Amino acid sequence: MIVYFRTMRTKDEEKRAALFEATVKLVNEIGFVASSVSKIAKEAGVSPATIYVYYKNKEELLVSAYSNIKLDLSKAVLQDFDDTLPIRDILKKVWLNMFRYILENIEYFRFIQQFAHSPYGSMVDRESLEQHFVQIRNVLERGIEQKIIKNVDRHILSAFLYHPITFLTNPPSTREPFELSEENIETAFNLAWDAIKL
Amino acid sequence: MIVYFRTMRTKDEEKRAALFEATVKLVNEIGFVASSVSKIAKEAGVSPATIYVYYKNKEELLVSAYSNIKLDLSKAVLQDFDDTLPIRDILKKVWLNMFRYILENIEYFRFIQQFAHSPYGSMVDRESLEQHFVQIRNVLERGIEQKIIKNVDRHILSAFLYHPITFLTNPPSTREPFELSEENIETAFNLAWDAIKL
Amino acid sequence: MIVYFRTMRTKDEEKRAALFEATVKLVNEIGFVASSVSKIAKEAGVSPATIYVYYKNKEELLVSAYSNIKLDLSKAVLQDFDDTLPIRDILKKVWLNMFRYILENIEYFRFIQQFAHSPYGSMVDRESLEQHFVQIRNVLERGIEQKIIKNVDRHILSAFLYHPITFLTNPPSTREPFELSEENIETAFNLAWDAIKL
Amino acid sequence: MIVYFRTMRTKDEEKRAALFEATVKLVNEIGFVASSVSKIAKEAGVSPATIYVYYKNKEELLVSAYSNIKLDLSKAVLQDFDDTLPIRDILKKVWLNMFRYILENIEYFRFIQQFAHSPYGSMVDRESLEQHFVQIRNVLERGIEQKIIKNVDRHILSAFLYHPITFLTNPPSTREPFELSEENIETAFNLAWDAIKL
DNA sequence: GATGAATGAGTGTTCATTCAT
DNA sequence: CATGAATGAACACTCATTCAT
Repeated sequence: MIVYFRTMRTKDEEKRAALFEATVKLVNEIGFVASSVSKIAKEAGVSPATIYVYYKNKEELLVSAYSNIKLDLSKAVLQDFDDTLPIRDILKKVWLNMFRYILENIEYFRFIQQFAHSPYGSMVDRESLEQHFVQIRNVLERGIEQKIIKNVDRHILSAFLYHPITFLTNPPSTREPFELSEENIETAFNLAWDAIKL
Repeated sequence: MIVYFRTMRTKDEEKRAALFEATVKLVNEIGFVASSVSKIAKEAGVSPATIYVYYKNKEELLVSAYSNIKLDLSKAVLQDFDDTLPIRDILKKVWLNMFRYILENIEYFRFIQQFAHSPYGSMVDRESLEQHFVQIRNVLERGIEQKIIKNVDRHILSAFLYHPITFLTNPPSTREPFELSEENIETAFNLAWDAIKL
Repeated sequence: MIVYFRTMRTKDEEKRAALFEATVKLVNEIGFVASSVSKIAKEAGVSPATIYVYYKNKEELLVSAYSNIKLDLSKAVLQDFDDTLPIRDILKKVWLNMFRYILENIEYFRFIQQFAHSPYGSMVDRESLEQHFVQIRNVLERGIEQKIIKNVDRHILSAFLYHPITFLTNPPSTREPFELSEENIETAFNLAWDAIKL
Repeated sequence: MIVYFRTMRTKDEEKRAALFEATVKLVNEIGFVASSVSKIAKEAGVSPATIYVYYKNKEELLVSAYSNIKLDLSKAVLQDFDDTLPIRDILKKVWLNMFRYILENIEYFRFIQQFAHSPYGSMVDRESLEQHFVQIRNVLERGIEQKIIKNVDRHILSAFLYHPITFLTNPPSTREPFELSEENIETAFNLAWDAIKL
């Protein structure tokens, strides 16, 4: 009985995984708009109708892919999170974790970037996703209390602490491309820290 | 003869302008994906076929709108540009110009933001557009030579000097919205300057 | 052995009944066209595939439901049928039986009405069903012989004796709705009788 | 200029007419449910997309066909309507007009019959269509006042005066088919009159 | 130059039915 | 017997673009 059950589930999860990977791959290759249900199905090696066995509709397929990656990212970013370290060290750890994840999962990262700017971007429950990052927010608050970090609007802090990352990992293609070397990543963090520190 | 010719050209340009405004308006109202050729035509008060008199195809219509705004933006940003001022003052002037333009032309700005993340985003000739900002780049180079600005990869400087703007003008909708007050804009520049200054 | 067999049959018949009720309910709620196999299965609490254990295909499921109700209706209509009464009394009894059945089983009646106008309407074996009403036909024949009822084409008699019922139980929704009161039903029979009597 | 205009209009109306005829024909041949947009388009010799040049959606195409026929029918029914004749003669004229129209336009009539029982049946503005028959309703009211016609619920009168027609023109296919002869039609009217007269 | 009409190619989605278990 | 998974075929509809005028 259990064997039978497992067989079913395995097959199930294999298709789910195939659909997830196909979705990410296609969005990276041809963009969000061109990634139609039938193309995703073909990429995953299933019939378009099969997608509707696993997801209620296209939106659910895409949002589910987004949520999966976001959760994965949040876990990676908080890896080895140690509340007792100095604030600068905590933020640097988070910063490096983030870059490592992006470098190792550039397709996933490109996907969530594209997702955020797609028509589906506004359909995700932001509140529930951002809760994973509440610990980082607390570190910033502590830094402000301890007069280590500038006491300015939190959006402004975000703009200099996190947002540059999305630019540096997706720079406009110019003649001289940007190299995501260890050194550059460290340097960039120094600028971020200089921006927010008191 | 000339008068007749001019009348024609005027009519011409009126339609071009109508199409430009219709494009921007629609993209802002219903998004890039939903902005079809026929909807833009209807909004501009012309036939869909007329669009193909003025533009080779949809791509050209959208890219042209993007280029127009980019040019407009670059002019606004370089207003009162004075090479003789201290470097910090020059950059602050540019920064404030940028924010003022965005606040006064939020529709145009939203359009180029959406455009950059659309399938057409990669189809624009970046090189020719970025040339408008060559003066600013020169200021940065001078600052580096004078040991005023950190000598790091130029992409990193951009990431902290300009990119935070796009985040601050389009922050993810959270419970506490961000106010683009004069004070916040000045504060944000301070962070940008702290990031890049030596 | 017999007990075991009966248990199986019982379970069998429970599912058949569940499918029958689900079919009628759905058709009444969402209409014939929207009543898909999978929706009927869900309503009955079984898998879509199970339906094909009991019925060859969708058509058989629907035709079977139709036949069931038709049989039920014919029994109700012939209740207390007494050949010895005067012809008018016999027909009135049938008329009242019919209305009572409809009032008490409006869902069943609506189903056969919808069925008759569906693509499946022409797929039923009329001959075998109409045989239940042969006794009534005989009464009419007798009435004609006895010069009590007009000797006209039998379709014409039906048109005035039975068909008005389907109209009165499903009148087009107008401002003033029709009330199926005892009085109205009796009155309507008077008109029917006046139409066919010599 | 006028010639050009007319050429456009002619072509236009030819396609509209082709779509109307194709719709009626298909619904009569394969039924309402099976009459898909693409099949109607093929029957009319146009692309499915062309239908959407003339009608907002499928519903509009079908409702428009229904309304057209209903209007046509109402005109035919009221032909030579003469208020000064005896009430019986007026109603008989209407009755005969109706049958003649049905006989000559059996496809149109079948279409509106099917339409009424389709999912689109409830989407038409009944009130505005029934207004064509207000004159007939007035005749009935006059007959009641003059003690010529039974003073019963108006739905009951309709059930015996008009509804038998739909049965007689669409009798269930039995061994002995019903012949819509002049004689039968006159006979049927006699029954209708006997039903409603005082 | 300007346009309404027309369309092939595509969209997301549901369907009745079959298959493997 | 019972079923969840799977699918080819169809659905209504929209699109960017071309054509005849």
